[in-house]
Amino acid sequence: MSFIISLLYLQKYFFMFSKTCEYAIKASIYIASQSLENKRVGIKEIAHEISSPEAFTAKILQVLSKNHLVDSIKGPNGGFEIQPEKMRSTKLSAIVKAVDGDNIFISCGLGLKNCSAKNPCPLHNQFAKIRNDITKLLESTSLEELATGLTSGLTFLTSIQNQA
Amino acid sequence: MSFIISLLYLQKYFFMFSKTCEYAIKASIYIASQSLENKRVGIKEIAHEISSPEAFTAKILQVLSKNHLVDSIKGPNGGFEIQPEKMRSTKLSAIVKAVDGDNIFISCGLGLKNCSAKNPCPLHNQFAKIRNDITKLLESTSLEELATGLTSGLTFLTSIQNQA
DNA sequence: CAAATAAAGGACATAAAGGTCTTTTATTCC
DNA sequence: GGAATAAAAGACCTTTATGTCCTTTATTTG
Repeated sequence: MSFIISLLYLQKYFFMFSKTCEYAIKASIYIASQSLENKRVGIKEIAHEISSPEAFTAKILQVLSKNHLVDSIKGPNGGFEIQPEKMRSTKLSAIVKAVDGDNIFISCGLGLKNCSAKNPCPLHNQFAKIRNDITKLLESTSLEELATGLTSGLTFLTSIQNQA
Repeated sequence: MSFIISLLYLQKYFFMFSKTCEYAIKASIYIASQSLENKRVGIKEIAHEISSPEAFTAKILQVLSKNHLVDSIKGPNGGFEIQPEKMRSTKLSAIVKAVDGDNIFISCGLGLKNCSAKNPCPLHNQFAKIRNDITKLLESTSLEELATGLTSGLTFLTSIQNQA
């Protein structure tokens, strides 16, 4: 039964980004919003604020730090921060690429290796537009605008029922 | 090393649909295109034509069959087929829902449970439009038009390098 | 009706994503 | 310089997705 059950009832739960990427985006936005108020934040606080597993979030932040998308400071009063210039220049696309790669920007909806205008899959034309819209969105949205939305209380990083 | 390698280099390889869903869509299109020429097709042929693992494809076809998206016939000269009326009325959305569920139609880009206009995540407004476009596309595209595109040689189900 | 055929069903195996725990390294502050 | 702090690193573990294999059931045809 197990397989049939899984195939029939336990359908995929992701939409566009991996969990890793969701956490990466949320963590970045939270760090940026706190940096706007000149506050450096630690992993514990970040994980709590974005409702993510702490150790896993730490791993993801290591990757973001290696990619120079966040700054990390060790020791007492250490933590993570993002300089204002950096959050202005960092687009969502950079975070997505760092953790999910560039599949979302280039790959075929049906998984063909060489899908192109010359050798199109049945969904090629329809999906070209959507992928293009997604790319434009990710490349034009800055971390700064997402952070200010959060700071001003217009947007949220947790669901209502997830809040304490 | 193993985890770091995976997090840094082995980034996610899906785009929009699960592999299961990709195979389901491709198999449905192939079966429909053959049905247009009054040919019933077996699993072996389907898997070969869409470059998918045979046993796995069989499992997926069981689900499609249970959902009445394809007709299956056992025994000699058996196989899979789709009636013309059915391929006209079947939209891509039905196939996607059967195997991937309705996450793609409803879920939040950042994975929030209660993301809405009243309690929006930082990407809510930007993604609402994209999700809407995807939904419209999937709900308006029929299996028939995808099948005729394939039959007429305008589209392909395999990459060039995957072809024999 | 027996043999052959082809899908359905179910148990199992492998790979990838998601997640945890412990130790190490860098920094600060007394 | 030693204790405390906090991120980095690395070895694990768990769950989900992907995939295989073998047996059973339904159907056809000689």
